[in-house]
Amino acid sequence: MFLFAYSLISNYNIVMKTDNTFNLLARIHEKANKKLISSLNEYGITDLAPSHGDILAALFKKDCVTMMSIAQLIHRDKSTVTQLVKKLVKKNYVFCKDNPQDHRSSLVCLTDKGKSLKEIFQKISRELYETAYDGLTPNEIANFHQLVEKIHNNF
Amino acid sequence: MFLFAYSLISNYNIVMKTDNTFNLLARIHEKANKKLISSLNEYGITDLAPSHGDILAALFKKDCVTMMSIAQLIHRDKSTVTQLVKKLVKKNYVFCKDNPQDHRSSLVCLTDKGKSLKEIFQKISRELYETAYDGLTPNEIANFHQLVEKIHNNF
DNA sequence: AAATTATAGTTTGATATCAAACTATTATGA
DNA sequence: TCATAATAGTTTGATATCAAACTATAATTT
Repeated sequence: MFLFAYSLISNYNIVMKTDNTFNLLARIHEKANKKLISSLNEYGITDLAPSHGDILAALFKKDCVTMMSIAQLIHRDKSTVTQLVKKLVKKNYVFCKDNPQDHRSSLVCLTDKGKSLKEIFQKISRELYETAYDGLTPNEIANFHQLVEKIHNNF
Repeated sequence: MFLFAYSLISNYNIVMKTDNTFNLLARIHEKANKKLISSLNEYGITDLAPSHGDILAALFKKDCVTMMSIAQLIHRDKSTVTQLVKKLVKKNYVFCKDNPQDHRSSLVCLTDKGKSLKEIFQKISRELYETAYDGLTPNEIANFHQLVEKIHNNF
């Protein structure tokens, strides 16, 4: 799933003939995601969707966590995570082991193959931000971030 | 589809321990979409997804257009639009008529039921922006918009 | 201790989405 | 004019996603 569907929001705004900012946000998001997938493909990684990447990125930060934890970290539904992890296991990016503390759950851990993606992810992310922020001053970037935070906290 | 999947982008940034701005964008988008769907439900409209709303909003602006046109306006694939319009027809929000200028296509037009949604959409959109921009000065809003435009144009 | 409630993860069902392949129509080139 | 290429929309297939229902385990209450 790409990040921004061209949203209901955006077209509401077109109707209003007012602010189309959220429209642009949607576009940014979709373009960025496309760029990410495209970059991954260049590195020969063609079997991952954005949410798979989210899981891997979460595991880079903290390896061996429960599905529940992953679901919360990537803001996905439990059942979605089940399927996502299933594919990652199949592709040998992660494996699951028993959770001694709670037998209802297992711990999802990176394989060596999974771990080897970390640097690639970092490169791709850096490139993305370089693209996004090209031509923006550090002040503008900081300001953008602050505004995004404020808006985020309004919901 | 909700607007922002919690994206690959966001977690790349977590890995980098740097900017999580795109992470927040994703969150904003998802929250906004949830609010929109929730608002629609309050008005008794429970059978529309965001992309359906995008189509309706596009038709509010210009009624009776081709599927191709809709696909371009809402940034969706042709095959997606086929299915989306099919549902809107079934729910009697739109109808299709022959396009005398090109017999490969038909014109998608709003029904009266569809047209009656315009005010509701406007109200909902206004409420959304009021929420999003609560506590922001007009200057901040304008600034945000400019920055969003710059970033959008970088892709 | 036993009964009840809550929870982790899975399964099932429905849906939006894209890509590929296809068909009928249109546009272009020879 | 006829042949070829392009295009609008549809169908098919695959996938990510959420919600509801479910089961086994854990937590809480009786």
